[in-house]
Amino acid sequence: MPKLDPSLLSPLPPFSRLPRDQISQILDHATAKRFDAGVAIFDEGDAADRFFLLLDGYVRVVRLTPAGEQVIALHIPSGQLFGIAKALQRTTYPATAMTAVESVVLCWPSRLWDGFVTNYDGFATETYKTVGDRLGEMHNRIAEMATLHVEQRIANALLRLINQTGRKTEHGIEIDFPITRQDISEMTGTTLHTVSRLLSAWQKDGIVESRRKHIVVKDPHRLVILTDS
Amino acid sequence: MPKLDPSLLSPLPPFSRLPRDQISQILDHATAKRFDAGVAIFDEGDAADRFFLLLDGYVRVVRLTPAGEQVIALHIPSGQLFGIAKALQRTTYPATAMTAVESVVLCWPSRLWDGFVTNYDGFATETYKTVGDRLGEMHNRIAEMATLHVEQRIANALLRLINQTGRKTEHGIEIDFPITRQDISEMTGTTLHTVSRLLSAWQKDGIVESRRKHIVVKDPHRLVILTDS
DNA sequence: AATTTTGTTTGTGCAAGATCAAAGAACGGG
DNA sequence: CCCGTTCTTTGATCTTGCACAAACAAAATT
Repeated sequence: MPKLDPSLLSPLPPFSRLPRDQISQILDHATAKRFDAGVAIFDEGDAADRFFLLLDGYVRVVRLTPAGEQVIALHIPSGQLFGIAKALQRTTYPATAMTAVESVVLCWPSRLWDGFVTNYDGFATETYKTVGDRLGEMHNRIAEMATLHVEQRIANALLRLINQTGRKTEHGIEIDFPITRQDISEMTGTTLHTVSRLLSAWQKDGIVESRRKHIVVKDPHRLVILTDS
Repeated sequence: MPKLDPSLLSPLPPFSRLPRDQISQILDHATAKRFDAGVAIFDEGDAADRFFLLLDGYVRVVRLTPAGEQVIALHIPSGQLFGIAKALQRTTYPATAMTAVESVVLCWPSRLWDGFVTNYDGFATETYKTVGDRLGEMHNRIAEMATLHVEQRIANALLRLINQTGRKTEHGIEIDFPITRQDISEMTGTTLHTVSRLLSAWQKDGIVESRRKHIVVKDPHRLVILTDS
């Protein structure tokens, strides 16, 4: 195992106030792992014996319904912790984490969690903040699904994606990881057919441009307008 | 202000392992308040300067959409903490809390939160557990809204309600606080018209029985069946 | 280069449920 | 007891978006 460099963690909020030697300690307990795109890092129901930090890539938190349909609950951008079931006193993961692209994660055994919380200043604070943010996001999504129409939900989903992962190009803002219409349908609770139709229509109107697994938003403002009408 | 009795808190998980004198201390900082049915205890966006324990009654966590529609996100049964924005590092409440019936709450200033967490054993653990449970519940609701039909969602909502607040009667299990079809529609993301039609049909089939603001589930098992079909 | 797999587009018919409209029933306060 | 308010029911109509189906296109595999 190559020695990991403290500079990996020092820019990240939960560790940002820690001295170099403490970060080195933390890294000594971590193992780095690489995952191919589209594989499960852990599955719903597994014993939650590890927690993770996404160093690079992109991870989706996914849930399978009894009928076997997937629902995408959350997107984890790199730099965030995930799988922190221990923080909420869970013994088992409540959902599956899948890589959207090739990804690199650090992982620690869950039994170290309590030590992290007590020993490292700001760690608990920052992680509970992200829990709070996620809870708020889910709040939003429930309200959205309850009141908005498919078109508005898809517009919202695209806006959220370009805010999180948008990369500016000459033609507009591009979602910088591969995403299929199926994925978008799983985020918005509709079918891939409907998503496809809608994106086609928007492309005709010059709002977006898409190739296979690839979406560029040319006119975000028009999407915002679709959001509340 | 009449002296509050420690026996109020001692059966509740966050305080259950604490000695009597510590509970007395905690109560010395609390103020009890009574609220009429249907009023807001705090509003979305208010500064989160207090946290609450529901002693008696029933509270709904509600969110207003930009278009002015209400969405009911959560139900708080008595005995639970709520408005604990501080635990997730929020300075402002992310939703509105409304009483469903006349209710009694204890409230503490948020600045005491950190002291509670560090001084009282098990307090942090138990409260983060309920946060985890709520997050899990919201997870479920998102998946539900994304994949299930109105009929199934309403069946689920009723089942959840009778599990939380069911009171057994000779005719079946009764939801023991007043609930309108409008309420149910706000929990399930549909219209009160659809809820009304569906309840009427179920009443005809002998699954439920309802009067104004009042629902008795006569045959929970048939509801479970509706859930996955 | 041929073949399979995976992702996308598009058309058509249909059904679930939203919307509009109106009236009836239960309750609460004067 | 009456009246206004709130809650519920029911019918008629209309829209949305789902199901099914078939074809196409791009990538991956051989």
